[in-house]
Amino acid sequence: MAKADIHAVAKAAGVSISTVSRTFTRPELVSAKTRAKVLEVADRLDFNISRSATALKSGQTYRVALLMNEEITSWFNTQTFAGIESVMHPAGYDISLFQHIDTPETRHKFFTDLPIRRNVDAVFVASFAIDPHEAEQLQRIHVPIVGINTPPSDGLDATVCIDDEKGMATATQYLINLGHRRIVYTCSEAAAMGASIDARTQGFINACRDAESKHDIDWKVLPVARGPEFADSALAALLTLDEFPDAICCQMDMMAIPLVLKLGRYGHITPRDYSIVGFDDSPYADTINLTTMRQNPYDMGRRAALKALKLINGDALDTPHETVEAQLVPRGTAAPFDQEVPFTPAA
Amino acid sequence: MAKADIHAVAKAAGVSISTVSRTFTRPELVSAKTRAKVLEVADRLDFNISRSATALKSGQTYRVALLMNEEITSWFNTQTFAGIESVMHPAGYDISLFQHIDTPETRHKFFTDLPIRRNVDAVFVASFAIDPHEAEQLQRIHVPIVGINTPPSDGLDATVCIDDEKGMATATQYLINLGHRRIVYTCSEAAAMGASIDARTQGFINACRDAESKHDIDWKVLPVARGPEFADSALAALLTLDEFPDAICCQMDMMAIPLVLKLGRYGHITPRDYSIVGFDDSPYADTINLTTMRQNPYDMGRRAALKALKLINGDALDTPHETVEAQLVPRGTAAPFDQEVPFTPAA
DNA sequence: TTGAAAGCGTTACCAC
DNA sequence: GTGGTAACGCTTTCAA
Repeated sequence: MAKADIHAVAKAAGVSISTVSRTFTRPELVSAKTRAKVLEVADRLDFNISRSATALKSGQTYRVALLMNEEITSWFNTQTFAGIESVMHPAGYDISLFQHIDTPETRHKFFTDLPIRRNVDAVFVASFAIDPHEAEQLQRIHVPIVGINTPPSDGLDATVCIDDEKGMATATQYLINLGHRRIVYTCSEAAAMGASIDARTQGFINACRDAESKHDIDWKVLPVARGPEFADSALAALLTLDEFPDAICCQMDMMAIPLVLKLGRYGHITPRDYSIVGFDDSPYADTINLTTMRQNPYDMGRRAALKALKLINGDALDTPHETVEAQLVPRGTAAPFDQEVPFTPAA
Repeated sequence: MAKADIHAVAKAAGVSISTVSRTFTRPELVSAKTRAKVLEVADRLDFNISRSATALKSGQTYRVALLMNEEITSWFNTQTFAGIESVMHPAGYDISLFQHIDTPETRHKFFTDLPIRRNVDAVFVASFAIDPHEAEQLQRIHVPIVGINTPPSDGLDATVCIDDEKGMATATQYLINLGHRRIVYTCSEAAAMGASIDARTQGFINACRDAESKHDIDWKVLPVARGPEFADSALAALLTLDEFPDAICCQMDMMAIPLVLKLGRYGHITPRDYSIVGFDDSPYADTINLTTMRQNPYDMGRRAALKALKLINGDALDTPHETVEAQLVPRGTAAPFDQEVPFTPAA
């Protein structure tokens, strides 16, 4: 049985192709009887409207691009993807994924060489900076660009961002309020392209500087090389400090969780010996009872997608740029700290 | 600047649309000089070949469907997706994702109602059984179906499956060889649709039965309700047994990891007090030093995608059905067990 | 309520 | 090496 096209269905149902088309796209314009007949025939012939033809005719592609740094397999990227998908799929759009757009070269390649221009209805950019000139290329051909956790940057039609800087400042403030004074911030070295996550470092620094007017804070930023071993690198860096800190601020849970688990093997037990807070509230954070800053990339993906849909539809946005805040989730790895009373020899 | 189509480019470059088309699809047929001219104009006009038109003309859709049970956010599904993507994206295909195809209803909806028939070039089915009749619907219109970790079932053009049953039997055998005799298998209740993962239970049972001829094995299957709380349910079930087991076999790492972490809080320390093995080698398994069975869904996705590409291309497969085996990864949570010597009062 | 026909932007065959 | 032209399968005005 060869594939049936709209003509075959029309013929078999004794109607014109116009009627077949309407039966699927605007059924209310077709009489109930005709509609039933057409549907019955279509079902029998395994017929369905061709999306390619519809797309060509309509000028839309029913496809959006999602650009991300690194792999989709990271927690943040997966959640973001799933959030976008949850809105775009029901709306009839597929997501064309472009991973590892994390160097100026790959990014440039995307914006110029790849057959994207005119071939997606919108572009999502997750977690990295974009060049205003590149944004302009898309705008010239009326392709909306929406950013998710993008650094402040020109040329995006809409953005949904978490306030990384403020979030990390909150986490740091929390540790200071608990009485911690010797605090280390562990993080991966900053990415080449201004990933939004690097703003967290500044949040930590700000909070420490602010507190210095009131307390004697001993703080330190401990960057380690990016890569699969970053948690072990941080572990090593911590264990080779002159003095082990009484609190650790982690750039992300994926750093904090291994640290909690492995520091225990070296005799550093949280919250008994030190406090630690993460950032993300990603898988297993609750299992190990990690105090952390929660963000919800799934929801950010949803919001971004809703904006994209409006933009595709030509509607204006009431709030093109949204900022959401990370929430402190107090759990068991951060506890009040009794400041050591320096030993005073008998007077 | 209005969107330029192929005619605009042809005109501006002083050539015919045929030449413009060839410049992009078969550049070797166009003289270097003409080609350069066309490309220059195309770039200036932001022109690119329309995928929709190409798709319509070619009869292909450059789109494949991926059906999965549950959410893409699970480790297995994300890895599978990423593996398929790593092959299909460079080949010019987008993935249209259908999640939660895990009840007969949603599955039926997919195969009949949704505008899929004739709108994808191939279908991937991950981790659940499919009805031969439904498979036949696709085959009738020449859409290849490729299964990943699908239970043995008719009608799939190709499959890449892990041997779940054998894998879990291996894990169980390992525990028995270590000297464990009181073994519990923790798992989620079987899915309605015959998820491939349920075969693992049988592997456990087989290994125990086999060993009974040689040893006095006290084994038990402990199913708990599916859902987000399944790990805690398993924990509760374990803690309320008459006697705590000396070994635990887990259906998956996502069950094993919380168990290792939380059982410790109740005084059951591995490997001191009991052994435990997981299945998957998913994130943090290495961090907590979990002995587990490794599978590689990313690679299975890749293999499945390679097969799909061949099938789309009309080529026959040398090995349509592949089975891979899970590898035992011995780490720190399973250790030799000294069988308790029953206490004998002084004679 | 239905049908006829134009056209969406390509590709590929056939001339030249 | 290049150009003209007929499809590909649909949507949508316009008429009936």
